[in-house]
Amino acid sequence: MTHTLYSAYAEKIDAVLAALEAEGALPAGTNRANVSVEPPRDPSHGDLATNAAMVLAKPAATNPRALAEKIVEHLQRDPAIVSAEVAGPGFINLRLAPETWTSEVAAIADLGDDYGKSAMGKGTRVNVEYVSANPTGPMHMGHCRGAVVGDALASLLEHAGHEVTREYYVNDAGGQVDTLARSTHLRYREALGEDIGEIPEGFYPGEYLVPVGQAAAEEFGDRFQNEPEAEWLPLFRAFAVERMMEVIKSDLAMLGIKHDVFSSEAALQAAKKPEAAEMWMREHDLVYDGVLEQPKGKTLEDWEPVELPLFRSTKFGDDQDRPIKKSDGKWTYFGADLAYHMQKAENADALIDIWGADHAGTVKRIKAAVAAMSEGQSEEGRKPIPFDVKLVQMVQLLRDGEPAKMSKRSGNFVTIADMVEEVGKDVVRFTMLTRKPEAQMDFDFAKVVEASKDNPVFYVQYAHARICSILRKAAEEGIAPSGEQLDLLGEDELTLVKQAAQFPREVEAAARAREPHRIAFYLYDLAAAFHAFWNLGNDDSQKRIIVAQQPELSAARLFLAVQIGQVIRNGLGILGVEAVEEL
RNA sequence: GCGCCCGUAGCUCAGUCGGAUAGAGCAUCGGAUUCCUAAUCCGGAGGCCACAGGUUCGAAUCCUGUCGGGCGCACCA
Repeated sequence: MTHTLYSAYAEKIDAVLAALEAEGALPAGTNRANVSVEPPRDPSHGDLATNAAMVLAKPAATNPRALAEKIVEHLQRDPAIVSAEVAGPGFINLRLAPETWTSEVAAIADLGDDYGKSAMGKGTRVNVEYVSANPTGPMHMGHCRGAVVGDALASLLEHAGHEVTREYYVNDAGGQVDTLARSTHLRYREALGEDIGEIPEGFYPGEYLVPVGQAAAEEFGDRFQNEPEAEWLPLFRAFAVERMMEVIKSDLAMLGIKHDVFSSEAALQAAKKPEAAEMWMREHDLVYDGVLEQPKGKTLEDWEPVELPLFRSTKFGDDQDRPIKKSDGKWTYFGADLAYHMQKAENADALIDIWGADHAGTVKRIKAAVAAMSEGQSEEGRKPIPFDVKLVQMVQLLRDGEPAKMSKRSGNFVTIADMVEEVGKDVVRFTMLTRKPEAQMDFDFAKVVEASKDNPVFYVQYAHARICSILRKAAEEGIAPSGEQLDLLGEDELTLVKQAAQFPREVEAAARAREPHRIAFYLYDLAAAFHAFWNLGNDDSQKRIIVAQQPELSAARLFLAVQIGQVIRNGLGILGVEAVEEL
């Protein structure tokens, strides 16, 4: 059952509008889709505001304020609405009875960890694919943002009532894994005592392959030391990929990320999925044999026209049709990816990919492919698959203001492991989640380490720690939180409750927009409201949470504090950040 | 040349399917602690929301164009 106080009032207002239609004050069948019910930005305006009169004045052939008066007249009959006033150009501001808010506190207590969960998603299955870093080395900071955003989005969608699969696509079939295998073989020879000198061009130079070479030496002895490449390449490829995936999984674990499914591109190809996809596409005239034009704006010396199997992505707004196979007969990345998305669609009602902005150029073609597939399949009686690609913009990595390289080729990069060890998982996650993902961000390693003490994550965690602290203190004094007399709570407390009561609404809005960063900002605001409430006690000891002479009031305030802590914990849970008990 | 993303306070960023006087943090200036954690709070100063048009009761938000920054534009991955 979806619990949001705001949706309950949206229904009440809708009922009033329906009544006005029945009375003839509004024309029958008026479109009410644009009517909003939300808390006003300025709390002094009231608890709730609706724009109904302004939106509907035109169809009602009247002016907004006159219509507003009629709506207000109806709303005032509701005992839970203390006041309803027309303001400004025709807003209607409502104030709700204190009991509405105190019962919300009780609702938080009843629902506990479930407060904020929603049935909005109706249990539909969403597949979220994120990270999917190539298995050729440890994870670096370039992967971090997509990893954290994807993971938080997955939790957010779960809270909003979806059944979520967290998936990682392992690109273990392209040329880059051959390079990995060769680089590993080099380190293997090194481990067997050869002097390999400088790592030559075209090999991965990173130190992280040294232990992989040693492991290979233990595994294979000197069997492949002087053998031709054909003898060992597939074996070393599988061996190295498996080790790299262990490294990546352990890096992800440091960030608190765990995927449900790892899909291998090599396995996909071995199962002939791309062939099946191609056949289906050809049957539907979506793939044909053709020749690409020379790319514009770029001169390629060795360009020559070749006939390749092309997907008709121009039919879906792409600049150019895209090859699914290379001239050597192997699948392109896109060809395999297309089959991969068909596979994912078999077990999901919606697909979401989280990609780095450097792949923005390929969004159109994959969206085109999924749209084509979806369209074709819905003609065959299957449900179309909504598909969304969320682009996470680049993180510009700086070291003391200077751009830092982060390529695996050079081996010089800031790894996620380094970062987490330095500042902690919570700082890394919160930093990545306190900005919208489609804006670029700078990430200065030195600055973040230095400024980690000022990180907003501690502000939120401190609020939670304070709540835990006050409970310890109360226990010492023999006062237990109690929801028995919440009517003792006054204006100051209700201000805090109103902030907390936004949480379920915020979860739904964030999930609908697929923007987990909204939860981070919401928690910051809630923490601010709590800190402000706490500090009232510094000016006036009667406003402290524990007031020795007033045990009932103290018990009610403690109960409130516990519920605020609950909401903070639930929110941090979505973001994958710890709610600490002490700071 | 083309495509995608961004442009809001000195800096880093929020801004609810378009809503009332555009908000935080940092930095800066001034205050608050004999007492529940001062990693906190309260206040001051700081804005042509890049620019120009358009859409409408209403635009930081939507549309068009210009300028500026980033990313991409192989049969790579």
